[in-house]
Amino acid sequence: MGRPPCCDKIGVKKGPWTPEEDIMLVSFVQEHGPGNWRAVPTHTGLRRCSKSCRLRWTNYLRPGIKSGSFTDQEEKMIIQLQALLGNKWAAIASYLPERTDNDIKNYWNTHLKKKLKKLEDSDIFSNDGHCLSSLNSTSRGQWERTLQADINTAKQALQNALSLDKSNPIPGYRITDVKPYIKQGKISTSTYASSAENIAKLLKQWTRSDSTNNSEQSKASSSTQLSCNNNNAMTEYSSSFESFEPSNSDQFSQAATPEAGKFDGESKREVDDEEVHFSVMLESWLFDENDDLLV
DNA sequence: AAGGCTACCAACCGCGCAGTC
DNA sequence: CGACTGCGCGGTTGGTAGCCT
Repeated sequence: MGRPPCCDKIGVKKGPWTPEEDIMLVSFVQEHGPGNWRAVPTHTGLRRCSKSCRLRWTNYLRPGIKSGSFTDQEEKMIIQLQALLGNKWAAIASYLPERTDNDIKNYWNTHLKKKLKKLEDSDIFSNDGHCLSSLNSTSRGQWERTLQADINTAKQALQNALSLDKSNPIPGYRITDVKPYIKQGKISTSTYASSAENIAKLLKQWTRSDSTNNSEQSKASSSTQLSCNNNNAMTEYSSSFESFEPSNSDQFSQAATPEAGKFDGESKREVDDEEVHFSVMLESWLFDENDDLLV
């Protein structure tokens, strides 16, 4: 007996997501929070598999996703973590909260693998013992020990935080907890951009392309007749996004705080402030210790 | 200009795990 | 305890944009 399909394959739409679909999904998540993906297609009328919805949310619409090219620091981190953890993209992604595992995986497969291969082929790489992909013997051992120590520290902090935090009526991460880091300049505000911001960008692109009517996408969009409800949703979202410019952290937190809780059905989010702290710790430690690597 | 090639990335697929009944 | 369900993860695929000839 085989595993039953995750959803009814008949009538399930595949391929790229349209802005309307994104809006419907975000609308659902805003109302019900992420999770219960099975219910998404039935509640929203989306003709998408629940898995597809989850994937779209976690990889594209979720708050705090940073798009664009990877920085040198991120690249170094990925290389080091990959050397240590292997292809555990989700684990690696947990150290880069603004990147998705899919993003990291893609970046690894398309850029870093080749880069490391090149370096491996070169003499410098094989001789000077600074190769991260072959982090070995003493340096790797040290690295692991230090990481383990930090993990233990983080776990302890996590336990403390959870025991203190049980009275918190709103589950999930609290922007106010992150603000100190933002203020200290440790985390850019863009790191905690909301999904609304992502959708806003998307809408801007969409409406622009729709008005110019040049691209294929615009053709497809203009040919798609939005329902009355969707038009209302569009208007509502467009207007709410207009006021959702995280130009400064206070405004951002003000705008985001009431909704952030709603976004936060993901289990890991309960400990995000500690995770952020740990991530920041690890990041600074990584670069302090290994700045001379791979240069 | 057109066809072929390559790189990139969003999305899909299948499997495993954990929770529930 | 086993079947079922939902979710997460890692590997893979397919579409497409950009480059080259």
